[in-house]
Amino acid sequence: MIDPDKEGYLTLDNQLCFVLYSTSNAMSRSYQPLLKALDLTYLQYLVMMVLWEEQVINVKALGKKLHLDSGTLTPLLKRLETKGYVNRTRSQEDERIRLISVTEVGEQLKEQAQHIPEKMMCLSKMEADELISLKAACERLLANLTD
Amino acid sequence: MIDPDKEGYLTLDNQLCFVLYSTSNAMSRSYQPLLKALDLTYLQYLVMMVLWEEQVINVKALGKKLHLDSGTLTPLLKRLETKGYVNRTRSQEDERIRLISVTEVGEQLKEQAQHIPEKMMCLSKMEADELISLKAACERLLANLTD
DNA sequence: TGCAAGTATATTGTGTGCAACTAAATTGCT
DNA sequence: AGCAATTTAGTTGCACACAATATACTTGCA
Repeated sequence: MIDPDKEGYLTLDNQLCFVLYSTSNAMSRSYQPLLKALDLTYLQYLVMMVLWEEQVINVKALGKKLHLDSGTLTPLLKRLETKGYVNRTRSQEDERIRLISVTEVGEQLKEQAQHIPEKMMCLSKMEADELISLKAACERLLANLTD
Repeated sequence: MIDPDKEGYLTLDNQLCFVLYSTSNAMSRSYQPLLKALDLTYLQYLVMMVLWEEQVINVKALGKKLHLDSGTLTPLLKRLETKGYVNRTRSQEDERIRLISVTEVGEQLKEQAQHIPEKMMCLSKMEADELISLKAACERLLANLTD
């Protein structure tokens, strides 16, 4: 990680990227059982969290928040629509814009999701301050990679 | 992040999981252009890194190192075989075991990959010690989530 | 020795990610 | 007003992730 010329620099265990990738996958796997009762995948849960905050949002703004594009979001939103958690309507002023809104049923899911963050913090077995500093470091890295 | 009863606790921006997920995706996207010349995807690059270290490994051991299962690895390894980067043979002693070894061509890729970690560190725009502590925090979290 | 239990990999099906492309509506400029 | 450039979503194709299942081989034990 420090010296590019060092022997073994190009080694799996030396790569931050790999640890980040594995941890993110592990996190998603850990969420899966908690989300089963809500019939949501991990990404669908992230989308619902945005909708619980915003009520109505278009695909572009949603993609910007989640760092994802329409190729990922369009089919996902159709699946959420099929489940009855969201509505997909078009803006009256601009027909290009697809407005995503949360349904009554989708809104009710929020109640059931209320204790998920707590449970995950528990599963992480880490102190709050350590999680916060990890989050801050990731945010800095993310910002640097995406500008 | 701290107080489960706090208003807005169940909010996208409060979730470590989301930042981790976005950062991991962003990292993968950042690698893609660097890996284009090697005709490798990000995950294929991780697999090749293991093979540059090990020369020969079976699918189970590879999966353990990468925290992935055969459902992900088998098709990926077939693609690497098609590219001519690895061989997929069976163990003589135990016919169930698939032995993956790196080819001459695959070995040569290592030369071209030599400067990728350096370039990524540069893209991250972060100090080495900060990257190291981020890596350590992720490792702790990963270990906690996977035992 | 024979066969149940266990192990290693492969297959199938669903759901992401993302690049490249298409379609349709809007905006801006002359 | 008219049309090119832009914007917003959607589509397509490929490569992951991963749960569930299938297949083939090996081991252990009665």
